[in-house]
Amino acid sequence: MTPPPPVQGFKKRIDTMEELAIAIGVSRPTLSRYFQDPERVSRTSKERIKQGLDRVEYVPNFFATRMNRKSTGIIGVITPYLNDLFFTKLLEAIERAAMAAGYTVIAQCSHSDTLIEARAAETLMSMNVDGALMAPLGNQSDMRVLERLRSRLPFVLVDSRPEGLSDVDFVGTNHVQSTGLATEYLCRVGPPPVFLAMPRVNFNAFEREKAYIAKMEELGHTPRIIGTEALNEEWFFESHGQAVLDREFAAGRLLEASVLCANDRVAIGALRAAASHGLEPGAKRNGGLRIMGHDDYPLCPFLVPRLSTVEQDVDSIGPVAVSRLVSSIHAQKNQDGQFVKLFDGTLRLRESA
Amino acid sequence: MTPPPPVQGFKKRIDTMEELAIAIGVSRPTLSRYFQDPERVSRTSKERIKQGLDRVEYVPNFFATRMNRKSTGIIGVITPYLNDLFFTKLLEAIERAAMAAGYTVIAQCSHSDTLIEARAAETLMSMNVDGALMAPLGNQSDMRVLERLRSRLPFVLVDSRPEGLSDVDFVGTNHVQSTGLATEYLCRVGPPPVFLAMPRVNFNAFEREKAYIAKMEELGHTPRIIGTEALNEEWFFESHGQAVLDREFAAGRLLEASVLCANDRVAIGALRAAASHGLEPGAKRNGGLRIMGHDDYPLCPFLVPRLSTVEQDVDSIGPVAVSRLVSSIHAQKNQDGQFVKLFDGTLRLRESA
DNA sequence: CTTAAATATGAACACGTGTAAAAGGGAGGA
DNA sequence: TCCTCCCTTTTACACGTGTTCATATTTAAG
Repeated sequence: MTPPPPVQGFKKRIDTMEELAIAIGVSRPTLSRYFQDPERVSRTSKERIKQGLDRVEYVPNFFATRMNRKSTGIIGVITPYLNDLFFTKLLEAIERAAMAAGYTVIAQCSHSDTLIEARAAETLMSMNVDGALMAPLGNQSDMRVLERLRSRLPFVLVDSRPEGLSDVDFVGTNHVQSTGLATEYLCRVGPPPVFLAMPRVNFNAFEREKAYIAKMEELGHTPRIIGTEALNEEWFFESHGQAVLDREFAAGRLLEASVLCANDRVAIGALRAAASHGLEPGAKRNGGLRIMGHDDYPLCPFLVPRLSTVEQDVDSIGPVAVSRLVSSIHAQKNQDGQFVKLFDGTLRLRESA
Repeated sequence: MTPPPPVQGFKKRIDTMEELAIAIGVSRPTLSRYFQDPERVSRTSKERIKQGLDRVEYVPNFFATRMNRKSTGIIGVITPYLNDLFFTKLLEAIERAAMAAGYTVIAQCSHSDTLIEARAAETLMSMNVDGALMAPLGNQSDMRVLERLRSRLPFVLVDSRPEGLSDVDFVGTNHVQSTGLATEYLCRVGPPPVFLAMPRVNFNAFEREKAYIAKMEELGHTPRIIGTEALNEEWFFESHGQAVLDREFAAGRLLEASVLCANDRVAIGALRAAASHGLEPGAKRNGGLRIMGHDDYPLCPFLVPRLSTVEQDVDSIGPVAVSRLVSSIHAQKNQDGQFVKLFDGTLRLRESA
């Protein structure tokens, strides 16, 4: 009938450094130094503390430690959306780089909501993070929020760069180059492509459209963009791509066209629409339909047909953004000028185009 | 030549409540109460503070506030992996539910590394989170870490439940039911399925295998599992599924089989392998090959062919886990018994089976 | 207008740890 | 043995805000 004694390990639980100091027999400041860097105490103390910690359950209070340090050792990251493998790859690259640089990462997600984005920024500022990385929601972002972050702490924008914001560091993809590359390739191997736009959730949507138009005109072709009407501005990219092309194919249009999609998720919807109409993008024997994406979404090599696309160099964007942020942190002065790094895209040719 | 004056808003920046109290003309404790709940000060003070805050830039220090409250208002979440839409959906559901309940979420990712998982747990404990939610890495997780979390704070496991851990709350899917449902369906409409295993990254892998075997035997069929040899225990599910079926098809095997995949990402690789061999899963006109997944990955309706699967009720799992955690938090006493909630899966029949 | 009750405020202390300056201790040289 | 120097430890204060309780203020009742 008696409940069994709580198992909770055999170690005595200790809640403060003070108690720990008594239990081990060294002074509290010595412990404080030990936890920041074990080499900062004498060898004898180090051994003594190490052995003491083995017999006791203690974790330093995160808040108390960070409150008094000159530097919190935290990097804040704000991401617009979680259910998108592009952003998860970016976030993973960032977290790995930040961890390697010795920082703790606090990641917040905007869930495609401006208010949540603003609240996340507020949280990061209240935590006195050493610096912040942000992939903004886009034109809907509250620019005053970005402005406050920029003026308050080392701040680097990633992936998408709202206009009307001056002097903000940015690391992302050179969309003029990457989209141009895809456009040029499609023009070379078939009819000049139409551009299947993505919902205007951020500025990359516009940049890629403009880059497509510019390249088309440079090559002497007439640009044509579809999928811009009645855009819901939501992140349902696949169904957007599917719906637009479904309509076209049903009307007998674009059956042998080249279609450059604004990103891979739109292209996945496009592939689906093609299949529904018995079309096989990229297959020579079956008309000239070609579908191409942008980003190199991790699933591209497994799609049917395998999706040709332009790879964004996420594995560079993340680490470079972190490295710039870290150097901004170390330079306590206002950093020199504005830092902008744009990575080229790489053609990934598979089956679909 | 003179650089323009820093724009940084026109508001004076204030760093402590003390300064703010002087600037506004109320006492600091009054401000403290105001920030916790504006209704806790008189209407006159409220107005005064509100107007004062408009003319000044101030954010309360996160660490100082949380350090002294009896409750930090933080829920910690540990996720095993980011580049998987199942977990991002789960995380999003959790974050939304936690936000709605008034909690701040600190999400940490294990990046499929036991050490990182342990460090994340340490971080959460050091932050004195009110409670923690965890989708563990699996059998590789350090059980002592889970045990410590359980004994230290309200703790609910999600998605996958390591064995050998007693009395831990758990919210997830009833894999006996969900996998059984798929197995039964496949048996009903075609030849009894083989089971294409997933890398043993967590206990769900085993649970689904066992559930498949049980259902097959119940129906009087001989179970057969493929894809278990030389499993790399990594999260490259698609290429795993593709490689296994590629090998089978190349040897002329399983060309007209029913294949139940341990999850949708494995199934995506399986679909790819089928396409490479000219097979069209689910298409009546083209033999009897059927491929089915598990989870209802968001891309299923857009695949070619559309992937039939069993949906996990992520939109319930997340919120219910949060709700249990919150009630555990409010019951300062050791909660009654162990809480286990398993949600049934739902058949999502599309084209592939 | 007076008085009691209700409410808002402020002074003082608390939280758990970082850190600068003062005190301590041990080794090496005379 | 004594002194100096250097390194370690300790004392004391700081950080920014929560919280208690005595006091000041407002409100309601008579």
